[in-house]
Amino acid sequence: MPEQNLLEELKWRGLIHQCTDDDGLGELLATSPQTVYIGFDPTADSLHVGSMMQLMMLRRFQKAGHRPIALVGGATGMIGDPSGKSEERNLLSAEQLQKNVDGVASQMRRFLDFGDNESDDNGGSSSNNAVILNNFEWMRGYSYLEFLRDVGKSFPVGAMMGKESVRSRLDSEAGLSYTEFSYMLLQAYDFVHLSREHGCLIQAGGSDQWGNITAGIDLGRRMLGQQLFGITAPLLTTSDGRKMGKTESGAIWLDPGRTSPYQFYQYWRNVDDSDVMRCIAYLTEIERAEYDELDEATKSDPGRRTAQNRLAEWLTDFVHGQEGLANALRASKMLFGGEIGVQTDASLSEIFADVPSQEVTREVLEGEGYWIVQALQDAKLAASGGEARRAVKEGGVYVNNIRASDEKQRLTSSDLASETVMVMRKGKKNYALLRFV
RNA sequence: GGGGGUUUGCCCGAGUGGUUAAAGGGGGCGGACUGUAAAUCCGUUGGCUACGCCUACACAGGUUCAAAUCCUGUAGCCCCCA
Repeated sequence: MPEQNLLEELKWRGLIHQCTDDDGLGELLATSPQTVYIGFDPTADSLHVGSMMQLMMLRRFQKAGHRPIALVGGATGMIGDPSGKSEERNLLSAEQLQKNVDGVASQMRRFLDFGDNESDDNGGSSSNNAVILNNFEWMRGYSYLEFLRDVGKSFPVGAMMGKESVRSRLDSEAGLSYTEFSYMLLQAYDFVHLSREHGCLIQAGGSDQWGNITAGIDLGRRMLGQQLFGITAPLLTTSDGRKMGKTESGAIWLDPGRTSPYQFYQYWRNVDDSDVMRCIAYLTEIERAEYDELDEATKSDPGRRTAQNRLAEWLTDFVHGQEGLANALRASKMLFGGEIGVQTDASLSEIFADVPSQEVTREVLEGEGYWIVQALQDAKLAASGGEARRAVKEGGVYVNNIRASDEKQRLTSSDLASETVMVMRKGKKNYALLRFV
């Protein structure tokens, strides 16, 4: 039986931005298990934190007893959603798209129970197992003529022109191609298809999807005489309006190969005080009582960063597992000034997985030793000898986290932190490994 | 087409023919403080195994014992006259 308080839960978490029919939806969700869908754009072979909110949304529905459909847009991805984009998108190749669909699908297993991984909460199969569908499956055989007759006919251009996503692009210099203009029809049709074939009456999404969702609802009414529902969540933005999950060096990915657990953990640890509670509400399953405690802690003692730590730990554990979290914590401790002591090559490689390393021939350690100024340059921590000398003079250089203050210092094999590695650092957090081979 | 002005280090911006690797500010980088923050404060900011040497003030030449500073030409920008 579906849980009564799903909407309550979504409400206190601030996850309801707009909803086509609060009362109707509430009733629907209360009476019987429903099927909900959210679309995902396969623009890369990994999801990033931007999609996490949507996946968590599906997860919340599933936990309340409903059946989630994660729709991967193999077809729509070929077209490109103009919503929120200021420029025409480049089209992806079919092969790339397939690769992306596969990558994204495998990551979704972390979030949803497909009935095939025993370990998850529901264990074994049940009626509300999640499904991943690819709209390419039903779009690829659909002929243009048929589509125009079936779908296009029920699409008043006037209504389309009224959509924010279309209007803003028409007014802009970039304009809007016919292809992107048609995107809305595809997504709208997805909804109709899912309701007809899978009994899916609810589409969720980010607030930027409102136009596409309502288009689907209209189409459902016209084509099927069926009432469909839509619900959108706010976008996860920082207090100064930028999208969360982006750094100077790019997006934060869920794939550990793209964004290491350490970087992932650090990202959340460093969230602004003003954003952290929203992140907890939107992205985690931390309960109301603890949420309130964390909120209180942030207000009364922001310096402890209690909420940030909790957020980072929760998410890292959720996405990268116990081991990923343990690594991230260990690396964090050491990278922020902890003693390095005696290590092995293997453990150092793990802890400093994100740190760039350079190879140097082992011979330099012999005889006179390896001049620290040279070492800094070889490690790429200084662009010139002058810069390296300066850094040492200023007290900003550390070998294995021990400050080196003599610019004449020579390094020998006794300065190795492990069999072959030396940990160089300039400033607070610029690390580089030197491997002596 | 003619006349005048301007061109400085990552950016802005001072600059007297010699002690100017070039004031000041911004930015960057270190350090202190701190919450792995913000603000603040301090130091530093051409290269070189370096109490010295080399290369630098649009570019190329020239005058001087000596030039970023004077002269000539070239290029970029700006203004005025036709």
